[in-house]
Amino acid sequence: MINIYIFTDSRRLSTSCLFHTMSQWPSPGSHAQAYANPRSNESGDTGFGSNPGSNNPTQDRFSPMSNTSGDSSSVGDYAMWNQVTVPGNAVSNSFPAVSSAVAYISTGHSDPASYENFGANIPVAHAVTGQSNPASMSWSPDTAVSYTTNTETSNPASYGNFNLETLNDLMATIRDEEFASAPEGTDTLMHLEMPINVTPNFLGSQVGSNSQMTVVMQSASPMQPYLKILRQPQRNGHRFRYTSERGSHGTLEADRMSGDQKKKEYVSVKLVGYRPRAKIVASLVTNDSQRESHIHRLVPKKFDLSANEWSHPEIQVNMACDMTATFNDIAVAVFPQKMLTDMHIKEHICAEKRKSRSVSINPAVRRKLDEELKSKIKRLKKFDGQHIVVLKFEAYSLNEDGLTGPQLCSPVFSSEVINQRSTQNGELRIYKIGKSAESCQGGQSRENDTEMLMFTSKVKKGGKKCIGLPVNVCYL
DNA sequence: AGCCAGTTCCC
DNA sequence: CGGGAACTGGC
Repeated sequence: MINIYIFTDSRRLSTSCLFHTMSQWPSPGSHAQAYANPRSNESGDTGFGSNPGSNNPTQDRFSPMSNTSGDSSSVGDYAMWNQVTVPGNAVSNSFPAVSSAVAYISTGHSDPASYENFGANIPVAHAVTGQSNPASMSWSPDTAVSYTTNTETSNPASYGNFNLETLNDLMATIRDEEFASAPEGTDTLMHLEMPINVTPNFLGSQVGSNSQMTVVMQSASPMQPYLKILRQPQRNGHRFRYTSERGSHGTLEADRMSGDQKKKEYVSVKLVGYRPRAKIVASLVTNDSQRESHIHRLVPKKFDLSANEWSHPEIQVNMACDMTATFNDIAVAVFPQKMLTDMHIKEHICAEKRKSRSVSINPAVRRKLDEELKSKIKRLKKFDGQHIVVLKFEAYSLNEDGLTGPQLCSPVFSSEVINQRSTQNGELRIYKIGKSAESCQGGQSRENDTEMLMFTSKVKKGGKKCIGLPVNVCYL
């Protein structure tokens, strides 16, 4: 049995995992509240200043196990939902063995995992220590530390126990079982409000960055669906093709994860925490923080311009494919700039029609749209955005009649994809190389084909920084 | 005139 | 498919 208490970015506490540890679901209005917030007690004391595990009551501490009586029974089987201690560490005291999952730990001092009463095989969703590193403990492989920070001595990622995947898998298992057994009307129980008076304090003072916390908790929250990119697109290697280049010129592939470099892999995205069916839509956005729609388009191999109708590639997912969309037929298409204005106008019309507004494209509107486009391209050129795209994935529910429902979660963005033709960002590629060694005196051993030459392409050119090398260079 | 990025062509 | 090369208009 595993108790996991989840703290989400919206300051809501999910009790669903806790319910899982009970043999049956509690009826609405039962003990959910007491379990949901182990820090709360009847007097409304948030727990600051008292700590049942502490030998020194004068220390300013905050412990999830605290309540007015010092009784820890209300937190279940000693699961730690949250521990924040400033100078000390609740686990270091004579607290009974901690045997359940820990969703969040923050200490300004020692590392909870270094104490014996912090049992083995405890998944830790989040740990912040000012000193040693929980992930450095020799836990068994099925223990997961999903996130640690502020460890001044070492890097959590260097340890095998630092493993977000393991934790996510664990959560997924629990979640799936929950979905199967959840009775009607339990939704409200899963989103109990956190006590607002304590949350901002420890977020601000104990955690270095709110945003880091948010990311972790979003991905760990069992009830909120989210999109997870399983295969990222290849950063280099895809050449953006002009729409005028008829025929097929290959698709955007994904980084090889299987180790077999010859086997093609494709970009794939999984919708986690939702079933039974949905649709995942892919589009291109800029690589700056604005993530606005790109001037390039994602198109299928057999893309026909004359169709005049253009839409984002989308894939329907269901349980048979594990809610995973594999985009094996997409390529980045470049529209000549003189066509862009027309496209922009066309899309403007479509968007207005969707809002059921009347559309009138008079010269003034046309000029305005044109200006928009010009400034967009100008902005793109500042960071070579024409040669870099980012994939955006969105998930929508799908009714049984095939109609598209509301968006299910916030979109996710892929890593950057760089146009293979980009002179600014393209990889320096060696495409021809001679012998690896040769006499520096030359001549003596020289036979046919023994020059030591490397011919490359994609050397950065242009501007004053150009060192005068031609496109094909010889490095010796 | 020469260069370059954008564009088109073609093997 | 995957790649080189040629054309083009602006600077």
